[in-house]
Order: sequence, then structure tokens, then C-alpha cells
Amino acid sequence: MAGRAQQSTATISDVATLAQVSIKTVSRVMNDEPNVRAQTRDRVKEAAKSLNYNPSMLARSLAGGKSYLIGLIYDNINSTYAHDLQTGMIARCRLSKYHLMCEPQTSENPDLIQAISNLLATIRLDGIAISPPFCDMPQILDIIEATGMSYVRISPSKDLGRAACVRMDEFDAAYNLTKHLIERGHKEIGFIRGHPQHGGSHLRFEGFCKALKDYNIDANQNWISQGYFYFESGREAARQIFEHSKRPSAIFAANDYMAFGLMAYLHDMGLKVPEDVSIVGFDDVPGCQLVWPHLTTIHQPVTDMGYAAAEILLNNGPKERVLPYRMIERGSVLKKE
Amino acid sequence: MAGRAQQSTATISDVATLAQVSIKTVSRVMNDEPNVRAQTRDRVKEAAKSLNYNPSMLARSLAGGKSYLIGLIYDNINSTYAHDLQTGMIARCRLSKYHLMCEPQTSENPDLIQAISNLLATIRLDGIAISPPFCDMPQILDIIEATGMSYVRISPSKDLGRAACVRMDEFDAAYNLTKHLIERGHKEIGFIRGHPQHGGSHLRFEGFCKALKDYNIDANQNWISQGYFYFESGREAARQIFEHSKRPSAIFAANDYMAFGLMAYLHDMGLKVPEDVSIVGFDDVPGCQLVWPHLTTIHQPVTDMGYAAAEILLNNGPKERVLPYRMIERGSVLKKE
DNA sequence: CTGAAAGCGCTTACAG
DNA sequence: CTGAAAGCGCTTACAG
Repeated sequence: MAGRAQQSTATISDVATLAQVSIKTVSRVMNDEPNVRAQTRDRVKEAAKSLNYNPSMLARSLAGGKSYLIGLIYDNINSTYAHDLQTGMIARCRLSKYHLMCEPQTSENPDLIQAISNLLATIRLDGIAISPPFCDMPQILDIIEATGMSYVRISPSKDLGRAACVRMDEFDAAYNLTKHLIERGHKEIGFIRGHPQHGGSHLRFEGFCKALKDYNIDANQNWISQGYFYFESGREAARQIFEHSKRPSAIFAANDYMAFGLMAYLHDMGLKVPEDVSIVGFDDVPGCQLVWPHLTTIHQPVTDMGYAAAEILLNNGPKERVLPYRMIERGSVLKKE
Repeated sequence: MAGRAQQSTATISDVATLAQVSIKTVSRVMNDEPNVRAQTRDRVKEAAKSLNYNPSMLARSLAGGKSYLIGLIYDNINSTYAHDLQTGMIARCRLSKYHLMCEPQTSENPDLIQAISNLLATIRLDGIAISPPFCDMPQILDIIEATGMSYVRISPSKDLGRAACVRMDEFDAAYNLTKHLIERGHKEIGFIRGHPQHGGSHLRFEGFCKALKDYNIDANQNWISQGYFYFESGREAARQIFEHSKRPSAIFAANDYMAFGLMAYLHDMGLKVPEDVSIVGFDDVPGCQLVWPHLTTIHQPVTDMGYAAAEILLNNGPKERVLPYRMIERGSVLKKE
């Protein structure tokens, strides 16, 4: 109940008193440092256990100059992506007794830079991961670097050598997905572009263009339409493509949500997938198995990317990790004879 | 770059020196406390700004006995739910310069109690929110209460008076959703139950039963099947219902994911929704607008619930908040003439 | 209206 | 192998 007295938490001094050692020795034991006699160590451990002692993260942080906290700056638009990233990062954090500080932001925020700057000044994070589109904003990287804090970029698309990063080869994935369409007999292929602020949009589009080029297929500009990564923008982009008299036999949407919007549009128009129009998406969000037919797409290993990002931050891992993607073939592509 | 020197962050002493006051006065200004001459206040503010000073959360926490941190313990199974809860809580946290510590758990973890106990001992959280199924586990509430920490339960279903909570009336929502089915002419209604460990499963089922009873409809036990809140369990539960020779004209799935599994089953069997079987779900996850027909369901105001939970924690708000739900009518229910 | 002192619970740097 | 001292950057409690 509310009125209950706060149970006084045991401190390092309590343990020291009980074990009849100095607090420094307790500190050594709690941190698994060497140079403690086995017997002393046992005595301290026992005292700690009997007092149910857990070192205060706050005090350790202030004294030691380490916060045991890493951060994640992400765009709050896509819940699945952010959640998977968190899941991976938290899994790795727990291995090192770290915690994750989630910092959703929106790129529309006019005070974005100030907000991040305040965050960095207020909480002494031991490292920070930045996902798109923030990882491609030079101003943000500048202020992080000014603090000297270590950071990792997730799926950056510009200036890759600037800092540690974890990513997958989106260009290659888009190339192969397009190739998949071509090998199934499609030559009239449209593309719905993603949010121009997200680097992935460009990489995916470039992979698409390269595949067309390699197979000597001309891209029809009427079938290339701008979307913004969300459902309705896919529907709207579809509308623009189908305004033209001649229509493509397949469309590559730069992410799954836009592919869903496209499917909704086709449904409303009485067009069937994949008989009338084949569709592929990108990301492999859970909804891919909800739509009918299920969506052929590229699986991004988002949870693994989060794990790898935390690994780089906590373990001073390699500066770059490129994770493998998988093409997931489902039912949204027709094989033309 | 990595080799860059760490920019020394300004401390309260730096500001005090520059403004020619004591650190106590700086502290007063930073915390908007009274009893500072306007002129002094301005001088301090100026100094703080010129030094780009932000108080260290860590130091404030340790000295003040407040961590400016609240926690959220949630089940990591359903990403949408957890994400929406986080979003609401973070929005409220920012108003009070608080941060949210996310603590995903799984009820399968044998060390669940120990893990939460360690968490509470390690980080001095100023409050904690607990979502299902954890909010209904007496052992967890016990250890939280033993620390004296304030907490709030999100959608608890047992022992509601035990602590502060935010919830919606799931019984009532299920009742009205069932009524909706009945008013559309359905009398042969099945039900797919949710995870027995989640209190909501029972509340929803009870609301369903009550509506049937009030309308003098006998519940056919063959059409009541056990699911576990995830997609495949809905498909499996559907299989069991349709094993029986006589089949229902409508099915209420205790959450949307199971409704999706049910739809997949019907699709595979060549049965049409809503012509052959009408369906309703519960929660209003994004996928509801992806399936075809779109799913009629109950919208849970999850983000608002997160906001309200943080409000209770930070503002010492009312002990109970019951938020309104909305029935969202889409295309998955047939009106029988 | 302002400040000097003590202390939050640890770690660092040093001494023995 | 062990410990005494100083300090992390603030707030609390008190004095004036």
C-alpha cells in the first residue's frame, strides 16, 4: 500500500560492516576484480546475499564515469521496426548488465537537434545507436561526435566510413528481388519509391534500376511513383501509376506498408494479385502473412541488427557489420509462361 | 572520430563560478525554485546557456533520491501493444523530464521474480508500470510493494483494488461486441478464447457469455475453443470448431491475431468471410485493415493507457482510470436478413 | 534572498 | 591481498 515504509536498501557499507572488510573490498568482489582472498570473497558474497544487496547503478555511474546505459534514437513511425531493434539491443544489453534508453523522435521536430543535444548532456550514455533517418543527418552525427561518445549507425546510406555501423546490403537485395521478377517473365515493372529522407529508399531504387539495366529493360517513368513508406502513400502512388493507359505487370514497392496500400488500391479497382499485377515489398513485416496473397518480400534481420549494434557499443566490436538478408517468396508474384 | 578528446561537460560548479554565485543558487535556478533575485536568476541562466550546461541526471538522482526514471514491465510477445504503451508513457515522461526504462520479460522465464527483484534493487526507479500478464501475478506485486515503490497496473483483471491501475472495461466491450453480432441476426456464435494467463481472456469471455444469456441464446460448447492470443493458435482453434458437423455463423476471437488465424483457416477451407462466417476480433491492431475483409473489432486505447499510467506515476494521479473503448465496424460481419 | 557543509553510494588512484 | 582518502555532481538540511 502507499503508506508502507520504504524498505531501506542495503548499501555497500552495510555489506562491508557485516563482512568485516572495507567497502573497497566489497567493491572488488561485486565487480569480480582479482586480488581478493577466496575466503574473503566468500564472506563478502555471503554478506551481500543475506542483505539482498545489489549495487546502485546510479552510484556506480557517477563514481565510475560509466552509466551502464546505452541509447537508441529511432523514428517512431514504424512500430515493428523500432520494437525489433529494441528487442535485439536489450538482449545484448542484458548480457553486460546494461540497460537501454529508448529515445523516439520524429524528423519533423523542429527542435530535433536541440532535443538530442540535451539528451546527451543530461544522461551520460555510454554509447548510442541511431537508426534511419537520423543516422544520415550530418548535424546529428556532429553533435554526437562533439561529446566524444561512441556511437553506431544502423542502416546508414551516406558516408559509410564515418563511423561504426550495422547494415544489410539493401542495394543488392533490391537488385535480386527485381531479378526475381524479371526471371519470372516480367518486363513491365513499376516502382514505388520510399521516403526521400530515408537513405534506404535510394539504395533500393538504385538496386532496382541496376537490375533493369543489366537485363536491358527500359524503365518506364510513368510507372515510377513517389511514396513515403506508409500505407496510404502506397495507395496514392498506385493511383498515379494506374492513371496511365498502359500498366505494368509487376510493381516493386520500396517497403511492405506501401505494398499493402498498393494491394488495397488494386482490390478497390477489381484487379487481382498476382494474376493482373504482381507485387513485391521490402522488410518482411508481420502483415506480409496477413494480406492475401501473402507478400513476397525481403526479410531484414532487424532484431539481429539491434543485437549487433549493441555488441559494437558494448564490446567495441568491429566497425562495420553487414548482415545477410533473405528473399521470402510467397504468393504475390505470378510466373508468366 | 574515435580518437577525439571527450568534450568536458560543464558542471554546476563551472556555472557557479562563471555567474559568481554558489552552486546552491545554480541548483535553485535550474530547478525553478523560488527565492532567487530576478537579476541573479538571469545571470545564472546566462552562464548556464553559455556553458551549454545541463544538470547530470545521475548526480541529481543520487543526491536527491529521485531517479527521474520510471519503468515499464511488459510481455515481449506482441510488438504493437508494447510499442503503443511505450509511446504513451514516453510522451508523458517528457513533460516532466523523465525517462522510461523498458523491461521486456516473458512469463516463461523461470527467474522472472528474481529478475524483477534485481531490477528494482539495481535501479532506483521512481515508479513502475506493469502490463499483462505480469500485473496479475501476486508475487510480482508483492516484491514491488516490499520496496515501497509506487506502481500502476495496466489492464489488471484480478484484485483491482490492490493498487493504482488504468484499464478499460473489457467485459463491457465484449458484451457489446457480442450484442452487435446478435443484433445483426447471428444466433450461432462461436468463441476463441485467449491465453488463460491473461486476465483479459476471461473478462472478454465473460462479456460474451453474458450477452448470450441476456438474449436467451445457448452457448454451444463445440464452438468454444482455446487459443493463446497468437496467429497460429487462432488457426488451430478454428480447426477444432469446424471439426464439428454443425458450424457457427459467427465467431468472436478474443483478440485480432487469433481472428487473423481464423481467417487464414477459413480461406484455406474455401469459406468466405463474412458470407459464410462472420468474424470479430479485439484490440484493433494495424493488421485489421490489412486483412480482407477488414476486421470489425474493439479499439483499445493503448497509447492513452500508457500516457495515463505515466500520469498516475508522475503526478500522483487518481488511483484508477477507466478509459473508453470504441467498437470499430468494418467489413467482417454479415447482416443476416 | 543566498551560501557553507554534509552526504547520496559508489569508484579511482594511491599507499602499504 | 587490503584499505583510507578523495571525489563523481548534484540535493538536502540548515544557517544567516
